[in-house]
Amino acid sequence: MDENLKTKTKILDAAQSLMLRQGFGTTSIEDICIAAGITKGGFFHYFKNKEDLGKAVTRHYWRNMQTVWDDAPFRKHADPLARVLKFIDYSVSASKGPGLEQRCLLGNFAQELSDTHPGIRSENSACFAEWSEYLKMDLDAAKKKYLSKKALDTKGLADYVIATMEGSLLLAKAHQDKNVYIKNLKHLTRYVESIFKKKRP
Amino acid sequence: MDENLKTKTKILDAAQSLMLRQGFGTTSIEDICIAAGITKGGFFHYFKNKEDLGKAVTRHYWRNMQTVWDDAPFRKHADPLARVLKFIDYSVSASKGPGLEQRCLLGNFAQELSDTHPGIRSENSACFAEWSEYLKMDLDAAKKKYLSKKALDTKGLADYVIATMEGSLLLAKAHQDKNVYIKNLKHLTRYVESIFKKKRP
DNA sequence: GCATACATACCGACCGGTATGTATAATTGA
DNA sequence: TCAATTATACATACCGGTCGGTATGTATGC
Repeated sequence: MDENLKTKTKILDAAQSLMLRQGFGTTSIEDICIAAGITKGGFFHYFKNKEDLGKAVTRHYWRNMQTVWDDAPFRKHADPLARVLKFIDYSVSASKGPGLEQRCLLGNFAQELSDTHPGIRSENSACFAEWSEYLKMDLDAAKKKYLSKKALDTKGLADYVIATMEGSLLLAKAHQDKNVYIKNLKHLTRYVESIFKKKRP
Repeated sequence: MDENLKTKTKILDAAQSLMLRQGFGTTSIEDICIAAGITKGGFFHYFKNKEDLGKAVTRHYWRNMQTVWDDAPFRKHADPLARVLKFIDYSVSASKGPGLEQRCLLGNFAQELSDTHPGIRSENSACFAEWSEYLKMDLDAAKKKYLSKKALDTKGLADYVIATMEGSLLLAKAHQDKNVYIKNLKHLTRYVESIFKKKRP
């Protein structure tokens, strides 16, 4: 592992990776310590308990996604609608990889922990809200450009996009079939296009 | 509790109810036994281990949903497209109740257990497939009626409906806000309508 | 000499699963 | 027909392992 990484970051990376595969409850603190190359004493130096870690991992994961997306090619499009549609395309391409790309920690945690860990849930909710806001900015610009007069609840549409992506990941996971995800996102793309009544570039 | 119920059914009902709130991992066998009014000895007489229970609860839940849906008013519509759209409406109405109606055990288990419990995952996948088939039958009829010549992957559309509903439940859970679910399903309804190019009855 | 950043050792609670006991119902056989 | 046998349907008690968390020690840098 990278020796220059701060220990706390190593813990967060290890926890994120393990929890993406196994979920929160199934991942023990000891497993995380082993993966991060430290011991329990070190762990509890940085996190006061497992829930604390859960919140931090949620935030850590979300920050990672943001930086990845900000550097991704779909961000370079001048047209705001293209940025949204290419974002969906990008998620599909990423999902074709062999790794953990067809997972989302936010979705996992939302299902597993919302009822039992209120602190993690609210952190999770905040990240989802930021994601929604992220999409809404482009949707607002697209609305201004293509639908200047018409009414459109861009926040609601952003939430719909997120929910559909999460649900498609969930169903693909249940069926162990990435194609479910890919096909569903084609439907989603078609729907967003139909709202803006514009063929894709 | 109803004394006439078979013990096995009581266990399944108790497990379903508890797991709908807390998830699979967080629900202990002892909790289930207490809720069902038996002891561990009784439990292990009917289920050989917890994974066995998980599979049975999945099937039990899905059978419940089927019978509830078969008796629901949306089934009475003669028009197949109306049956699909009213099914979505029905899910929205049901979600407005105060109980556990805005949950889906299949979705919960898919997220929590797909990676760690292959047996439960495959049972879960089978139930999702039956749900998809359930929708597909009406979509096929609607396709025949309204789109006789055009191509439409009804299985894919059925999966999309399911995924969107599950994702919307997930997001609503994260935000603790039923309106997310309601608003999302309005989008879904509009999309299905747009495919069949027909205003709702 | 004092805070920071860890390591070591251990505790107590919980939980899945087993081993075993027992009351009752079903089956069998003379 | 009815005692003898057996299978069913549970209850009781307990074990072994895991895991979150704590208490404490120690090396290093400031």
